[in-house]
Amino acid sequence: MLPKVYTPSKVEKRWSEKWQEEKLFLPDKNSEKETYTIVIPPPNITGALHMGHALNNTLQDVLIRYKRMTGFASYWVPGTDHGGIATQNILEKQLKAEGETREDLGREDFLKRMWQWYEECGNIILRQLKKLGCALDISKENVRFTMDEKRKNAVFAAFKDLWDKGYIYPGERIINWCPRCKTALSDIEVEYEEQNSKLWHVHYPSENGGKGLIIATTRPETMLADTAVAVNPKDEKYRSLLGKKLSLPLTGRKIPVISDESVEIGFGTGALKVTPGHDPLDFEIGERHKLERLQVISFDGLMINCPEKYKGKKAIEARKMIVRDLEEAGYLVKEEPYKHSVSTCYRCHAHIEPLISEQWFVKMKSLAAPAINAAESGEIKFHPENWKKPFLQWLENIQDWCISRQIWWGHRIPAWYCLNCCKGYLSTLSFGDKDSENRTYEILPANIYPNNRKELFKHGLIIISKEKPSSCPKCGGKKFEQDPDVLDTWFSSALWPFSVFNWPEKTKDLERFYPTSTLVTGYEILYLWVARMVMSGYEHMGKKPFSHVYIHGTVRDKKGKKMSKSLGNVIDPLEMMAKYGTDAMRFSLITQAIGGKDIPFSQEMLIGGRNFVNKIYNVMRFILMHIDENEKIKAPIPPFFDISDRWIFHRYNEMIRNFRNCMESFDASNALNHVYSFIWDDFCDWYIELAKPRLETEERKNVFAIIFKIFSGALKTLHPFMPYISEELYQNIKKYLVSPRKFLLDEEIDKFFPELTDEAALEEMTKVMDITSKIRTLRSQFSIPPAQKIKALISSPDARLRQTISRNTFRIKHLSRLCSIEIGEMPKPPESVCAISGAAAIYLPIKGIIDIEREKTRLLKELKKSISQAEYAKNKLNDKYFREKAPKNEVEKMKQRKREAEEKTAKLKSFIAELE
RNA sequence: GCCCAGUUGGCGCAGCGGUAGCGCGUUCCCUUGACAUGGGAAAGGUCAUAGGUUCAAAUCCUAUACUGGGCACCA
Repeated sequence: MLPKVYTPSKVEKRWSEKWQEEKLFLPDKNSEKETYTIVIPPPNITGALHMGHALNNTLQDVLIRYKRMTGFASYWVPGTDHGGIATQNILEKQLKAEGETREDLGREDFLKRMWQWYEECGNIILRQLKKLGCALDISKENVRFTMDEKRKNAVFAAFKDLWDKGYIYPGERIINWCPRCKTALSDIEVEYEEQNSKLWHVHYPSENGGKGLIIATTRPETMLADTAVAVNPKDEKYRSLLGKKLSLPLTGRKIPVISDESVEIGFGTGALKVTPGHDPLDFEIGERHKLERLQVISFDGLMINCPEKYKGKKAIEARKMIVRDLEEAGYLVKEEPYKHSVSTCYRCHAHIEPLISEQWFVKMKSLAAPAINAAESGEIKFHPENWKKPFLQWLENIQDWCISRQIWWGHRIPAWYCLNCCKGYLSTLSFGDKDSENRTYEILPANIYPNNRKELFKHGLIIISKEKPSSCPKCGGKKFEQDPDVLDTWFSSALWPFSVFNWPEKTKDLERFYPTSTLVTGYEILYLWVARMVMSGYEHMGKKPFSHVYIHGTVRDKKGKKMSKSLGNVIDPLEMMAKYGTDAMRFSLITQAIGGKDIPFSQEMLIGGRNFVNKIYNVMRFILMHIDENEKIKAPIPPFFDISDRWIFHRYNEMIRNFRNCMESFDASNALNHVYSFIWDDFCDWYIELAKPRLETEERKNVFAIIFKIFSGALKTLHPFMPYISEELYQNIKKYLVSPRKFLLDEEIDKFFPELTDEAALEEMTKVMDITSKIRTLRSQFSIPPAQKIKALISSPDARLRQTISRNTFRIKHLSRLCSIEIGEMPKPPESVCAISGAAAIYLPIKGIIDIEREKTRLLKELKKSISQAEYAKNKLNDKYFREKAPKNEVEKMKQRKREAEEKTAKLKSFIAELE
């Protein structure tokens, strides 16, 4: 005998192991079926599964299982991402705890450690996904990694391709520099935070001591690198100063007043200090006016090239000192509170420093064109669609992509420099590598400005090669140096939908599975990842990478805040799975993943899921409890004569239709709701209740046949959402099923069959259910204990209705716990309470215990409702516009409503009269 | 500044043209042999505000107000 309460952990372990052992999730190589493919958004190898992963992967699993069970050969491609900066940061933290830095270790040893980390921890997350029930084959041969050999090939091929086409180039410009991660970032890797700061107004006097002008700035520390002050040419206020020179406070350096259209008249003071070395807009102005670029903040975020007192100070400290010095020297005119957004690093949230440096870029404009077309034409569809517009807007305003990172963990840029050819362009500064025995000349690391890649590029001295070239094609030289930078981790991610199939090799899998079907992802990486996959898909494969983008929201805490360690509001999915069961967690995630909206998640929400699991488990227990182990069950054969049988098939069929429709329109949440209420409300609460007495009659065999048919069918629809409980129960009833498969996943979910639609059965059962509810309400209101069987009288002038009721006497009796029902056309007996169900009046004779006042109050309340309903319907029908313009069936409906409300009113009135 | 969502019972959300549903919570009754992680019942919402379209609006349109998000700007 099964225990009363289901314990998930054992069951989950058993099935997740079994599924893997049996290779259930690998695609059938010989299948003729249409493929359905999803490539996993590869989780970073940074550690443990979080709620976001749980949501993302649950949704993918739902789709994969659903498709597989509706006739597709589905394949979910697993893998992990090396996760550049994020992973390197973790290791650096570890080193720090050991009192070391990556520089201490040197590049080679540091990378060794990184790989060791990957070997040890790289697959933890996949094992956790296995626990989550994901239909992913996580065997070593099947799992991809963004830095394994095959993916390396893909990265090189893509790089080479873009290089040959002239899209990749080294360039020098202002980039986003994270002084903490010590690397450049692309524009979309920068986040913005609103911050209360100040706007300082500073007096810049003329060089001859004249009045000069006043500028406003939020970053006074950068004034040490000012090389001009710009005003709008149309600004009358400053016209006389144009071309004159100002004396920069604190240093006395002379800087010109220039005119530039980009300066907005009336913004701030209308005069803009120009700092080409530390501000993107100023950099552009500097370009236009050929201004000198000074750098006063280093790549470590410390002050350099400045008066001694500031040197080596952090920028933020230098700011305080400079403000104080300005004030003391009388240059500070005013200081006002100012709110502006500060850019921060998406990995560590340190302040981003805009700095000039030489980086590798990809020209994006022409790559974006096919992606724009794909979104516009609907070749790639978004679910929900409202992300299409932002997606397009981003692509339309696309900037060149900075792909070089000054970290060590990643795909090293496959650019080589022949030391002989490059002599003269290269400096001799070292960049901390220990693996440079034979090095004569070295490439400057990009974080030391300036360096010379752009010169080498101009002279055609950059060699693109996967391995170290054997000899220089120009001079035959043998000594080479590889570019020190690595590629943005998103560069390899962008190739994922085809690199997983070993592109550029022309594999069968690539042929068979590309383009993939659906990509499931959170909106936060729509540009960072999705847009780039679309672009690379068209560029390298000539085809879109996927047809649908299924976008979900972010899992937040119950107040809507982002989960973060610092806020202490993180909910650990593993803990939740252990506590409530995996199916319960999946249930609550899915039911809330609606229309791409964020999910306010809390533990309480898991209760509903857990209860549902328990409910299903128990109905199973009930079924098994009443069947003999050796009993043979045949397929149920229509036509069915019992109204509840006809009704449950009707409801089941409707559920199937709704379920399928929802799934096809990417509404997993609603699909699950339909399954949920079918199982709980229709099947358990009504059908099984009605089946109970029948199990002891000659109907027994038929009833079981139907129970197994319906229940196994429901388990199939449930399987994509809650794989464990459904599999477990399926295995338990397998022997009673007609043609069971080894695993539930191999079964086919039923189709919608129009011929099973049975409106008559629905109508009749609805009647039975309504009468039952009315009687239950009376019993509850008059505190008749459930154990007490009582008599009911049902009166109606409608002969057909009386017939219907009498056909269902035993059902109503059973459901309402009555000893007998008398049907006829009778007056309300004395000492009875009553209710109205449509055209029928229900009387429960109760001797001596009726509280007259209470009954009267109750009836008056009902009467009031009934009168207002009749009133409403009457008014509607009196409205000639309604009668003329509304569709006929609406008018009919209203007429019926009026009739029913009026009948009810009349009855209630008479009942009340009798009480007086 | 531009754009996009959201505003529905105590809480979280569905519904998106015919007078409101779900889950959790609350109150009452019930340990009847699948399930108290259960059953039955009840209370509780004029669907943000103001206009408009329509025979009919939570549902469509237009403003407004909050809330959240994306993009741009940020001297």
